[in-house]
Amino acid sequence: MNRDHTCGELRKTDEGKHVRLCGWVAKRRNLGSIVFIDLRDRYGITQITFDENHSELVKDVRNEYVIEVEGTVAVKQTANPKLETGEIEVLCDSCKILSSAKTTPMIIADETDALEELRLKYRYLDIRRNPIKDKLILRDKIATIVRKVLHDDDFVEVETPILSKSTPEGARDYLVPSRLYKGKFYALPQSPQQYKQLLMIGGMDRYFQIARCFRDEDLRADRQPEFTQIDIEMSFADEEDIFTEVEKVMKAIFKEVKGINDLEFPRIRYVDAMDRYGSDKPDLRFGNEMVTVSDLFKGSAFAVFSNCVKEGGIIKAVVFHNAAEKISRKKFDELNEFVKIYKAKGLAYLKYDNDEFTGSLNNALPAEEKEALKQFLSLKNGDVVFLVADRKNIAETALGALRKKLGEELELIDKNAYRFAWITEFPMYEFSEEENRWVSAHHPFTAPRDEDVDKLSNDQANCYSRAYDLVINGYELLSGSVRIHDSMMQKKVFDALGLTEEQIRNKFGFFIEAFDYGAPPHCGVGIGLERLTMILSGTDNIKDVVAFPKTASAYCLMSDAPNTVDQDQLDFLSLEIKKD
RNA sequence: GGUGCGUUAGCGAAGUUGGUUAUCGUGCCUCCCUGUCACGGAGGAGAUCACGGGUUCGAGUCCCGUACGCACCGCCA
Repeated sequence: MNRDHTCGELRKTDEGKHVRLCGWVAKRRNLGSIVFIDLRDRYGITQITFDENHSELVKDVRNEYVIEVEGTVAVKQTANPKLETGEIEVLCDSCKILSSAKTTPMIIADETDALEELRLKYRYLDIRRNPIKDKLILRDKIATIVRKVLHDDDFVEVETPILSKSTPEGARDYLVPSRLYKGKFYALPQSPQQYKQLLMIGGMDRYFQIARCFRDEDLRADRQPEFTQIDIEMSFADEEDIFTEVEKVMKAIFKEVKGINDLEFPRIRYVDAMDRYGSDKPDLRFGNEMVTVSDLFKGSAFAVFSNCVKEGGIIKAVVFHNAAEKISRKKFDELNEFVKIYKAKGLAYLKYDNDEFTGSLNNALPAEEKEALKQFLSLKNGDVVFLVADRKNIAETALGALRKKLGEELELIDKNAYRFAWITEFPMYEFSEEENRWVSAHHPFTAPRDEDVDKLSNDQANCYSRAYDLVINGYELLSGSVRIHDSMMQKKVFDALGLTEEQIRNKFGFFIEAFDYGAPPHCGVGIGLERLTMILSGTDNIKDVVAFPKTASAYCLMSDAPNTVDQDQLDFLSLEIKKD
């Protein structure tokens, strides 16, 4: 055994003990004949002191050397309140270098040093620092709580294949060529969706898995190509059962990690979320709900507004109190550009301050229309109202994005708040312009609302599903649905998606067949473990909660993956790389 | 696929309307120092200014392209 204590555990009460510690040299302070070393491991930092008789021992020791020291615990003359071990030091009488280290490309002790790019290249060094280390430990803690709560409720953890079958609907698959079956491919799972439903048919009525998932799509600050889903499925259950179980898991996590006991889980229908927040993952930590004001401007003298309504568009408004002084002309121009990112034609605004109107709409609108708007929105001095007139989904999305942006910039968000909401009754389908057909909004195994069953294949636009998301603070934390367990219903959905008999048999044959042998009603969710860890650790960067993440172009700066392979390997797989 | 921003010693940054020897902090090396804990003091080394092209008497600075990084839109059943 190298050590008998970690660098984080010694206290005043250990005074006089002879101890052996191991760790990395975080800092060396050489005062002449006395030398101090901060020795670091993942548990903390302990000061090792070398007096005049022992300073020779550390003559050659540099930062990030791995050393083993022995010595006596002593109480410091003056404590360092910044360290948990700050009241003691170890008076060293023996020091062994276990490993030397070159000058590191970043300073480990300075947690703000180095840009993300460098930190990714030397990820193992970044993991020595608290910000990443703490998040990895938190992630483990969350997974442990999840396992405990679910096991206590009779859920069984089952591992499903990583080498699986490509699914036509949904995200792009990562593919793995088969050696034994020339020209054939495994696909890495986008989620264990079909397997877990088959587990339900297998009678494994309460299943969960902490499952790796893979999607070959472009990345974002909260999206990696491989990620982990806390995947749960229950038989003989509906929305109420799964909501209760998920809320139980969340309550346990937030209680243990944050000491929070008063979580609420309101429910908002998808259409209402879009109407009020312009997002299916609304941030409920602040108000500023959007309002539809189309009726006020049906016959507006301002042609942009009246024409918009005439053409079936919508006018959405959002009010920010006490913002009049904060929104300059320049700022407004920036916001006007911002909404264009979301395809909106433009942003209009009206300030009401000192009992008069100013802003881009002031001259465009006649006095009575401004007054009507003021009445309708109960405008007070200092208010700024932003309006977008456009097609419904564009107006909602663009103004919703503006609401979120200004909520952040005007500091309306309580950073310590955690506001959940179940978003329910998502659309069953959405129209893909690209493919010129209806595609599943969630996935094709999602059950429709009972009242929409007859719309399944002839009124896709107005067909809503029993899919739900749990959102928190503007993030989609999980997605799930009540599944179809009736093969006739499943067939109808495939029909509506325009899949041919042959495509269905080829892609989902084994899955469909299973439903002919007795399928229980079932539902489930997939919780994004990284998102949950992000929210609980207060970062908005998913890379911070992944041990070895990829860059925005899905590249690993540390290992240089993906990379070329030997010709031999290609030959085994009967693969040839096309020349450009 | 698209848009925006960025790339300057090991690291983090500054660099004005284009103008002589590219600045600061930190880390690194050497020396001094017995109570530091962001130790202090003195000295030193360390830069193809991402890469390629262009404009110019002259480019870190302006223009075009490429690569990489970040964020966003599309995409993510």
